[in-house]
Amino acid sequence: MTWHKKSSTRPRPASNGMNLGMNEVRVRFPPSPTGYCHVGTARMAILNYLFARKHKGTIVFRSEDTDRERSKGEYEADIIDSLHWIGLDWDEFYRQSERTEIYSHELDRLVSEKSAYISEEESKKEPGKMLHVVRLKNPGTLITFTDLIRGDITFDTRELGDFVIARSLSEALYHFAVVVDDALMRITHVIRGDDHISNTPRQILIQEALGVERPLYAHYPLHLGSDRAKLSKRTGDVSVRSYREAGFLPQALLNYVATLGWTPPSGKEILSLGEMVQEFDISDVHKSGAVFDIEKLRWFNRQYLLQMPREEFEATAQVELEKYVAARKLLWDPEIGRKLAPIVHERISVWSDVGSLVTNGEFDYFFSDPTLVSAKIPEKGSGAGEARRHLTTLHDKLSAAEPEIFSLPERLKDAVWEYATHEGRGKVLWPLRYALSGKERSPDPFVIASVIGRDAALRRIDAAIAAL
RNA sequence: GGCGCAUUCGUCUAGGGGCCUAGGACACUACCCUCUCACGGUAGGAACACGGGUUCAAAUCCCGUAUGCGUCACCA
Repeated sequence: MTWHKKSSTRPRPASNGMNLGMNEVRVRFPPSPTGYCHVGTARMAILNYLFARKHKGTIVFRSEDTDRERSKGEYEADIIDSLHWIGLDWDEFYRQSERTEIYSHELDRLVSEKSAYISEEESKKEPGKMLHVVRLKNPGTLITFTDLIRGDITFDTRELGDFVIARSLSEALYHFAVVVDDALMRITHVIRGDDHISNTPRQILIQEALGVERPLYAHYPLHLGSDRAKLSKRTGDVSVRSYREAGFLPQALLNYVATLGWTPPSGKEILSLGEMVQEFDISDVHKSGAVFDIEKLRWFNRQYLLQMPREEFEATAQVELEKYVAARKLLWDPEIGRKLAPIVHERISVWSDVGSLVTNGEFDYFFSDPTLVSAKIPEKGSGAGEARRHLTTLHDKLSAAEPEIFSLPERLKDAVWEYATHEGRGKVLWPLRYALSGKERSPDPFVIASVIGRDAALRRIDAAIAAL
């Protein structure tokens, strides 16, 4: 085992799977399908994934659907799909609803061994209805477990009393099902959010009653909403699918969520899944919760967008542009759309930004001639006469030049740059750019002209001259 | 309230007794590039929760206080 830092004072709990000797590392993804896959679910899966793959271990996906009323197949499918989308996979799959006989069998055993008992009580949910719940006989001991992230944690289990482990002999509750499954599936490391810390002594008590081995625990802090409270539907516990629909890249979401609360030893920010696996050490996971910052996610996403192969970017940009341009009732032109890719490239962080851009009318002039306000044609501090003179000259120069110069912004620039520099670039270029775009802010006129082509460019310059 | 966990720039963090005048990233601001916008480049503001110890020396070790969060189900 190698520490990448050394210290004699700070306790560094064993974090390396090798400590288990010959034992294979086995971890689990235990989502309960009571809602769509949210960022917290993804984080749970990522941390378990990194640890397992780092130690060449096995990952068990276990759908914890013991709550029949709240669990839905649709949610389970979404969780599986979302996790695959960000690049994760697993080796074994189980569904707790298909394992009820196993739990019943173990429940029977505990009752016959007298470490649990059946208690007839009135239902809390349905007053008047009598239930035969199963309660664990709590020996009331002090329990200390070692957490791979936070060190030793001690609880006095007397506070727990004889807690309920099953609603009836045939309906095991969460804690019981989890402990039975973890044992049967030979889970070696339980890596989960720290909202489970206080559940741990309860589960250890069940393990001891069952006579099974205790896995190693690692409780990482939950990430927080901007109010620093645990994420809920209210405070932005956003589903992975909503990020996907907003046009975030899976690698970006994966990278951001993984490094939210974990810093790799190299200090690198942009890492692939493979690099993260290599660098991962569970004890480097932070002990305090981090606030999820959408702005930083956007930055990560932009980095991945920038890395994307040109053809791939262009193809997706096409689809996005067409979608919004059509919605704006503008005439879609694939040729123009293709030329727009570089402009889109330097202006967006997320695909949905294309939507904002187009919807705000930022790109209208690429698809239809702008409506000009004559007072805005001349540069500020310059007059209509001067603007007309420059536009006329530019029109002459551009129409006289070879038509091919319209295929490249640089060539258009070459054609008029000397003139513009001599006359004052603002005085010449502002009217040109405004004539082409009808906007006070836009890409430079050479880029616009090369996108819309010779005919449209000359036509718009004429229109501006006429409007003056 | 009991129990548990945590606390470094607005946010994510580096830090493991002298290397800290506390480093980086996001965001922000200014400047440069530039007709405008965007991109890019450079610079800047911005933090060790508080109080006691220990030590020649504390962001770092100890104790206390405060604050925040979690959890106390016949949910998971």
